[in-house]
Amino acid sequence: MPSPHNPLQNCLLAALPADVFQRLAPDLELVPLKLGQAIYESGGRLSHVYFPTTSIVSLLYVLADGASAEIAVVGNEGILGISLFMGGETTPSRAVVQSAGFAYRMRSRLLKEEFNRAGPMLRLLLRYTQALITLMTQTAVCNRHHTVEQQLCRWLLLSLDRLPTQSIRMTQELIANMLGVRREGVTEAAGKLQRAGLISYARGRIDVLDRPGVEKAVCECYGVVKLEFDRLLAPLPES
Amino acid sequence: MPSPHNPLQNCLLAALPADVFQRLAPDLELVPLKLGQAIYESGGRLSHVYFPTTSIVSLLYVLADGASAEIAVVGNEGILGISLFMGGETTPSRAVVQSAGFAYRMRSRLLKEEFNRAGPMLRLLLRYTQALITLMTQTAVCNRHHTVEQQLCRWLLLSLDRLPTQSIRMTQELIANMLGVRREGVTEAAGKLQRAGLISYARGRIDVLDRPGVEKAVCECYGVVKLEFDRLLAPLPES
DNA sequence: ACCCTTATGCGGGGTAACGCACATAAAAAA
DNA sequence: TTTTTTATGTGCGTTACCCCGCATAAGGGT
Repeated sequence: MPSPHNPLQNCLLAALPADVFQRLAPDLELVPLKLGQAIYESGGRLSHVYFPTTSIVSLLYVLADGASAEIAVVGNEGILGISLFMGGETTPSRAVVQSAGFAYRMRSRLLKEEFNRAGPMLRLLLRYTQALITLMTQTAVCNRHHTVEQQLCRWLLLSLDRLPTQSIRMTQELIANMLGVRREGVTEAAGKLQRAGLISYARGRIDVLDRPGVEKAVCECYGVVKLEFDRLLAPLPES
Repeated sequence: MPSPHNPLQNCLLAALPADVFQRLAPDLELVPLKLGQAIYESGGRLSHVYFPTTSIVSLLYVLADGASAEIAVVGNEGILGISLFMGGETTPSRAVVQSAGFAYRMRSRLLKEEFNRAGPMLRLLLRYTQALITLMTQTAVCNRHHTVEQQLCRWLLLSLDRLPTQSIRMTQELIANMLGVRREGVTEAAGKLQRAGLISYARGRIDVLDRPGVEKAVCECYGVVKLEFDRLLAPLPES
């Protein structure tokens, strides 16, 4: 019986040409990611990069006073550790597991070597990075102009897109940390969505009952990001 | 008498090894950038990339309802058009001239060719892009957690860092557009700073009188960004 | 069964920022 | 000059969100 885990569950790894993938495959190591685990800390060096398959990881920025905000989210469509190949080695943000699951990791040195071949891996990672930039900037705009309810919808949809189920295991408290708002604000917004029949939740679990309904309640930010990911991570062009 | 304009006024161009710069120099074209001019529009293709020398350009995101927010600012430390080499060709944001001045522009194809040599230009541009990512994410966090006054200070300091003078030509109305707040909010914050003797302003002109004072009033976001730019754009390492 | 930790519900008071309307004053245009 | 446009000042009611405290209830562990 084959393992239910496969590196190709990660879109980036799956998008690599077969010869590149074969070169890297021996070094890919399956690791479980536990809820709340910090993959890397602000300013820390990266020994590995991670390709999530069934897990979701949030990039969080934590202010000096403890307040925080999610600046991006990475699931099976992406990679953790872009600062490695961008040249900076570190970033001023934390990466925290938002949904437990698995990821394949690879030693930083190997990824860097493959990146420096300036072949498909480089092009793929840069396109992904651009999609990530769109996600980050849209988060900035959303933080400025949209209500907690709209942001919650955006967050739910972004999470759902990275999960095989319609159910998210996450407390309102943690969601509040990510959105950078109060827990009560999330309670209120979630209550409203539940009364409208769009979601159903209880103690650390949220089920999206009516996804089209949530898509109607969300701000334009979600659509912009989704479109950009689809566009940029579509089958790799020649160039 | 030599022209007062020189491509090396742009930090990125200045950081290139002499041989690379010589290869590109013939294609660098000096262009004036007028206040309010759009260098590129959301989703538009880029025929050129721009290296500002004495101008400042804002990257703005405009929502469907007309509300807007600045997501980054580019001056003589940077380049406009990163989506070109990142592989996406377009971005969902606008680039608007915030402070009139000059820039050198280069045909996109040439930059791409140089980038694809996978040499110093690639490393330099990727490091710059990472610094830009830090600026964008810090903007997201700042939007969420800090007051208009703090954000105004951040904006003033970021602008000042990219100008040779202590004086900024810009109306409160336009600053409000950038920060994504009401004009009255900027009036109030600016009035407070003026009463405190930190700045002095009148009809489209702001003078920073006491920069250390403004640095005390700003949130941590400014320092984080500044540090990261200094770190990443320091003399190019070998790698 | 029991506790006890943890997740959610709820209310009251406070504040930053919004939207709007309008006053004033400086520049630009006539 | 006069007129018009543009930039800034100001007040007022409204709203979304914050901060704090506490009530309630659902799980998990023993």
